[in-house]
Amino acid sequence: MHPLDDIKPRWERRKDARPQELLAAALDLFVERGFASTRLEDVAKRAGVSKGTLYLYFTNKEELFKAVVRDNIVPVIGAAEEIIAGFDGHSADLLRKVIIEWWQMMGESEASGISKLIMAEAGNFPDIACFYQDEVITRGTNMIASMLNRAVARGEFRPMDVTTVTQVLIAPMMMLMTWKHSVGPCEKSQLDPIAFLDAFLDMALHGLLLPPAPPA
Amino acid sequence: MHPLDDIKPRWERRKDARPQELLAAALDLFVERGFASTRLEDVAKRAGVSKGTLYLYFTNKEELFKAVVRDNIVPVIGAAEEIIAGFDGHSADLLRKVIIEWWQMMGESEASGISKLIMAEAGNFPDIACFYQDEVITRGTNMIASMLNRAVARGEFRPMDVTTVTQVLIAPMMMLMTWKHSVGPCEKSQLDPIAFLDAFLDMALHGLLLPPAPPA
Amino acid sequence: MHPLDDIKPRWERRKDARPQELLAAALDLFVERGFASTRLEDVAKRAGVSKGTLYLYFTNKEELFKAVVRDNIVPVIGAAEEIIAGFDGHSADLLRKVIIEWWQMMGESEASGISKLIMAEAGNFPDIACFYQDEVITRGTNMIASMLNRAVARGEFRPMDVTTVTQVLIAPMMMLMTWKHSVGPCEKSQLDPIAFLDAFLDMALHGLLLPPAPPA
Amino acid sequence: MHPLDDIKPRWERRKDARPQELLAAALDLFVERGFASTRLEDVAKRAGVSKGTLYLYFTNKEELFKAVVRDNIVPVIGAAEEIIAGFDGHSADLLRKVIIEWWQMMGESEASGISKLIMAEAGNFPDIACFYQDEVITRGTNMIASMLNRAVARGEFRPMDVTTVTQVLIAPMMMLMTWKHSVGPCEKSQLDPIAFLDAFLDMALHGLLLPPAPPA
DNA sequence: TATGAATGAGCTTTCATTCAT
DNA sequence: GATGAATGAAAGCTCATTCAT
Repeated sequence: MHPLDDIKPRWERRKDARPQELLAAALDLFVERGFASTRLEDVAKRAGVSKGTLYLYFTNKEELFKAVVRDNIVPVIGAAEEIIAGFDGHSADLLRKVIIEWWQMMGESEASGISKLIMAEAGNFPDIACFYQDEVITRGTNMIASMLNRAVARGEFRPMDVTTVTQVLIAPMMMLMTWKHSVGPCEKSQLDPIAFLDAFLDMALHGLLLPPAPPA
Repeated sequence: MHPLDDIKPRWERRKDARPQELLAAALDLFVERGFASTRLEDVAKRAGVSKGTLYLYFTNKEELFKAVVRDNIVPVIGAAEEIIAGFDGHSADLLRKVIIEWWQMMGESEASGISKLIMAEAGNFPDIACFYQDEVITRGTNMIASMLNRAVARGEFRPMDVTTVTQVLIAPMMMLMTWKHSVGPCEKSQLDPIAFLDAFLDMALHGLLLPPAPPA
Repeated sequence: MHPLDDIKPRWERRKDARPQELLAAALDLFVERGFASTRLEDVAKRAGVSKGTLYLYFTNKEELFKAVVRDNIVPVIGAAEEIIAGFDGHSADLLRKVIIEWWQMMGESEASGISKLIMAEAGNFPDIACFYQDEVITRGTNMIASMLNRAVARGEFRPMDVTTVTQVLIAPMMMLMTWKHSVGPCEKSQLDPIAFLDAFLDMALHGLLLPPAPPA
Repeated sequence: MHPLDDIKPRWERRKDARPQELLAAALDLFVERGFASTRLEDVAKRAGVSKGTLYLYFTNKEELFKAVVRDNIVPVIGAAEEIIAGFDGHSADLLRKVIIEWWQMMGESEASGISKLIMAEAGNFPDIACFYQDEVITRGTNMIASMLNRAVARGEFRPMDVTTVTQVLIAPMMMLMTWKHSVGPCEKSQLDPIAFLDAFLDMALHGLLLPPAPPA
């Protein structure tokens, strides 16, 4: 296709872009202030539109919130799943890679705010919490579990209760996200995420790795 | 002091009790609905007083919230510290005991709601978040760190970077509290806290324990 | 009871009076502007209170509207029924009296606005319309019908289809109320209610009266 | 003019049709929901055009409303007047015919909704009310009055106060229209328009007819 | 002409806070 | 101290109206 074929009048391009601009603005404010304290007028203003425009794209505040969650969760999950699919080395390296890259993608971006958001607002939006459970926790859990099964099958990790170990491996990631958006900003709070994850991985691998067969 | 000196007419004792009744009611509702969605009228009603009375004891909603947090954090910390002080066995047993009992006291009681509350509202109350950091996280961290130092000193755990390992040991506890008050109530969410903690402790101790010195 | 026993502090008396003050204000404005065009702030202002106060007594605009209707309909019906109960003369005089007094009580007061209100808003409040049908139309119809039955029983009116004649007798009353609140205020509109009712009654009685028995 | 001169390309003919389609849609919705509750977007949608198009033909909502009223009133009046002009029998039959046919044309069609509309919204549109008074009530009144004068002149009805009797004859028609669009739809509401009009006419003619001259 | 995205004034409703009693 | 009626700012949401295309 000729590159110019895609050019649309500025005005119409905006129409297509609007929902994304609004979702981006809403993500920022929801993460920063929480659901209740975010005023829709501020979301609109940050997106450069008026209050009424927001309602052309989202039925109400709750639907906007849900859209923000959905819009930011799906890509994160997909990305993480791809990392695993294409890996072909030792499972210990894979685990390290997945967890460290997860933090770089999710934790260091604003996406981590989504998780914190869900933790915080779950009580007021049970369906969102369950949606998150299904779409993120379950898929993420399956992803980690598949790594562990692979490792055991390849004789790289000891046999184990995969389900529970999976939950154990997820814990530090949840902690990092929660920490980042709560006490993290406090002066006295001192936590180096990468060092923390390294230490955790060292400890975990120590317990998971099958010791090399002793020389005969 | 003569025991009867402490006796006051009932209505005066009630005066002292009022704030506690209000704090208890507020704790329940804040945990259940979050800060913004909790109406002071409901707090007052649950405490059996009128809305106006609430303002005799707390300047405004924000101060009530802070009082709730402070009131519920202090005892939790103290209780955890006492567990350690009086223990005299192997450090591995101590670690197990502290973590399991912590969950039974904190996690299974409403006190865990306080932590969730702080995570959720930290953005709106930075000073509360820092207060929590100072009074809970730091003290809790010191507590765990002292256990680790004791263990290393007694030749029970390997030498280690105590600060980071401490943070690693805290992670599953934070995860449990967050989980309990967010996706925990979802149908599909399946997590047995005790089994989870056991698995974590197994893995951790595996990495921490100094292998017994080989016979010469 | 001693007359002074009833005296309450001004402030508390107001509390009891509030709903009535609000209903009166709402009646005025609803009749004048219709349901949708009436702003609750104006209702409150006319009652001398703030917007919020209104919500202490009525759940929302719709409930206020329903309360206005109920509050103004019941007494009207009762009053009309009493007129009949205590009458003891010729049925023709009773019919005249009931209809003329009805206009003086209902039509010339603001209560007639209620009927107009219901006609106007019936589409938006089907339950109100039915409530009106049950409480006013049906009761009013029964009232008129009982007069006609009495008249026939006493040999004063000819035998007739009471149900339909009743509806015929109601028509001019409905017309007057509708007229008063619609085209009545126009310059060119010329209708003298009493003359109109007189003419109608003359015509009706002409058709209803049993001619005196011819001398044998 | 040559018959083909009138042929226009379809799109241009549509241009003329637009206002009619819009007026028809607006009539439906105004009658169904009242002025305030009718959204212009719905009117446009029902007419199959966009919201903006509506504003090409009508300055604003109020003007659309007025156009709807005017557009639907004129033909009604004209039709009723024609009935009389061409009649040549007894005045009693004429009166019956006019009133019954009026209900069949006006009452049973959507046109009756216009009258109800005016009754309901008169307060917000005094000029509409007066327009209705002038164009409908006055003309209708004159029409009925002319029938009565004809009847008296022909010695068919007694001499009477034509003005007031006219108003009396109009009452049941107003009642029927009001009833149809307010409490009519209620379950309990039972009114057979034709039976009602028949009963009214019987009663009225009883009072109006000149008794046949006694045989000499 | 026709469109429909965008606007923003305006309204209902909520609730933290005040204060006369 | 205790009450609860009253307040009014604030926020969500609607919809008549405009205007660039």
